[in-house]
Amino acid sequence: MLTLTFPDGAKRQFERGVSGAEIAKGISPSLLKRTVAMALDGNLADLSDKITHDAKIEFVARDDPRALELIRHDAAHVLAEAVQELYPGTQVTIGPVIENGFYYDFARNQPFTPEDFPAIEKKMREVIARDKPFSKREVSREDAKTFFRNKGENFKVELVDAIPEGEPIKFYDQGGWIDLCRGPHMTSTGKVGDAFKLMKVAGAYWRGDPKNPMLTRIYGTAFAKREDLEAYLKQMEEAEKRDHRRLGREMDLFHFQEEGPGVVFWHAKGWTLFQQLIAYMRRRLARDYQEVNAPQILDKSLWETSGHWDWYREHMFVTKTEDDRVFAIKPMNCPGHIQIFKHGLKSYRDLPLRLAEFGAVSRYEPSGALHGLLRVRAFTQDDAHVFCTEEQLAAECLKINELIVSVYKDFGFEECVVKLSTRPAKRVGTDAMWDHAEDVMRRVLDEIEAKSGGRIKTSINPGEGAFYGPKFEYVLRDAIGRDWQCGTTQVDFALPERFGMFYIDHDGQKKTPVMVHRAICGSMERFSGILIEHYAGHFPLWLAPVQIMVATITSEADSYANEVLASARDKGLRAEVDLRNEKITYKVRDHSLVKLPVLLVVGKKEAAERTVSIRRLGSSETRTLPLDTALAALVEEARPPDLQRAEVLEAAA
RNA sequence: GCCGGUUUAGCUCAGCUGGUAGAGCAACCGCCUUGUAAGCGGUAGGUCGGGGGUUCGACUCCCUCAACCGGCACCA
Repeated sequence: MLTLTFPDGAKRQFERGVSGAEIAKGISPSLLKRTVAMALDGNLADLSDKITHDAKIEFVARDDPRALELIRHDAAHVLAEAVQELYPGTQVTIGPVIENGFYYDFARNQPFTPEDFPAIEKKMREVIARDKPFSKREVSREDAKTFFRNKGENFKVELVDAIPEGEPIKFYDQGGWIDLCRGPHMTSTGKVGDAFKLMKVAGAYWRGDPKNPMLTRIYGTAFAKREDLEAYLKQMEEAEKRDHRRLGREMDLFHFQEEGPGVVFWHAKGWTLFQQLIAYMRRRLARDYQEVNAPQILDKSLWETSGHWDWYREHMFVTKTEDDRVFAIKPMNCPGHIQIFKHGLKSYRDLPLRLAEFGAVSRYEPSGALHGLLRVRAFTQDDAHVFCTEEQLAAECLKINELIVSVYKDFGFEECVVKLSTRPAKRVGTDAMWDHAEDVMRRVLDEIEAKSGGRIKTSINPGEGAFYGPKFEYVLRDAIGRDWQCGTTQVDFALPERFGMFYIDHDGQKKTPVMVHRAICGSMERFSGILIEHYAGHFPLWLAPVQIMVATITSEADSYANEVLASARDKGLRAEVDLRNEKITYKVRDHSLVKLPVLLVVGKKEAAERTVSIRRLGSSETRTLPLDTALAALVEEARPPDLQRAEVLEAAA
């Protein structure tokens, strides 16, 4: 006998080996009918599973949020069956649930195209209408392999081989179509419902390895209800509207062109945004960092010393001069900063030495990786290197952390995750060094989380560290919930050694400093792109390339409009004037479309009264204020967040 | 880099099975002096991504290169 605890707390005894379906049926046929799976101690399981030990049992209905992954997983199986029915000879491989949907990878000589979708979706509906039960059986490794081998499913044979010894090998049968799967599944294919859609096709390497064959992947999504699917598709459209590449063009911020793949042509407006970012970062660094600038092009020998020549060369732009010297355009700033450190003798009194640079680096990224501002081949890092002693390391990491988190907050990124990546298999340095560094960083990580008041979550990525040292990665979450890894703090054991760096310690001995690489925004280009999408182009005033547009209603107000313009500019505001011979409705629409934050509308009345009619982006409200009052408020609002803080402090002092 | 798709006017996009291109918006020129998301009329604008081939003839078919898009892989 075994005891099961129901969600209402009731405990009941059952024969060992009773199935979830039997229990549900015993309670009521309607419960059985609406139940698609069960959860034992919170873990989803097939309803037909035999229960062998005491547990908390819940019956999961189709509209239970936990059923969503089952719906998607079942949809993947249905997709596979449909594809094999339509395209005999297609091999099936894997079909997992992913965020927002599922996919299935197929091996087929001719890849699928979206044009195949209607036929496949139709067939899927047929499979779903058949409503065949999912039934599971355990098979032996040999039987499983024979089964798939006979069907010509070579990839499945490989998958069976990959299942660790001792783990059960399970077949799920859905009306004669059988797939290898660890489950669980719902009770029948009919439970998938009709709120599904195939989304896109893609190539994907078998097991993610470029040496393996390329499979053809079909992505799809599925929801419990049609409304959910529609809401999801709507949300996709919304995300598309904030695509920084689209906004970049619409708002005249930047462009790319064929002759410069992966390099940005910043237009005046985009460059203004970029410069505001840099200026902000400079102010944030002023207290603790020395800003430097290392050369763009350096002799090959330096890159040999740093090790880049061995492990990074394929990503470097290399150039040979007339006299046969080989130079590389810097892909990173560290070797340059090390030269600056090494120039002249350093004492322990100089440490920690923090060298910052808005360094333009160039990396030959694979063509397929390029993506607007988010992945480019030449970009500006808000880079810095901290040279310190072993004892200073923890404090430096914490100091960097504070800066990073506070910067993110100024851009409205409230949530942030810090991940500690620990030693990878391939690495330099002794185990003792790693033990020590990881130990320090773990303590720092704990402290970060403890001090954040719940704002910062932390986690550990085992084995994901750089080969030269462990690192923190800062992941921020944008306005529509997407995560972006931007900041990083990396401890480096390798470079100080390789370059023979040292400082003179108290005792007059030479010591090797600890080196920390850190970036906050990471790539300023990429960060700009993230900001564009985060704000959907609707920048806060301090970042907006053009803050104010003075727009006239009639040409009779032209000279007053010019006065308004001059006055705004005198006060340091970025303002333009629109004297075009157009209706005010036209001008309003025009400037709204390019996300201009503040419209100051002036007509005969305003000119006579020396006022402005203010209309803000995103609202159709208008307010008429005296010119000076309006400008004073805008000046205040346009002050960057760090300067606003400084003013508050000053006022308090 | 790999798989698939795309590339036509500044932008968004038409152009059936081969007979040398069209719309809307923008631009420019007029008219209108305008009250908070598109006033009216006119004009101009394209080596149809580059190169090669097939053909009497190519935006259309084939090859090739490039860029871009979606994934994969990569992302110190």
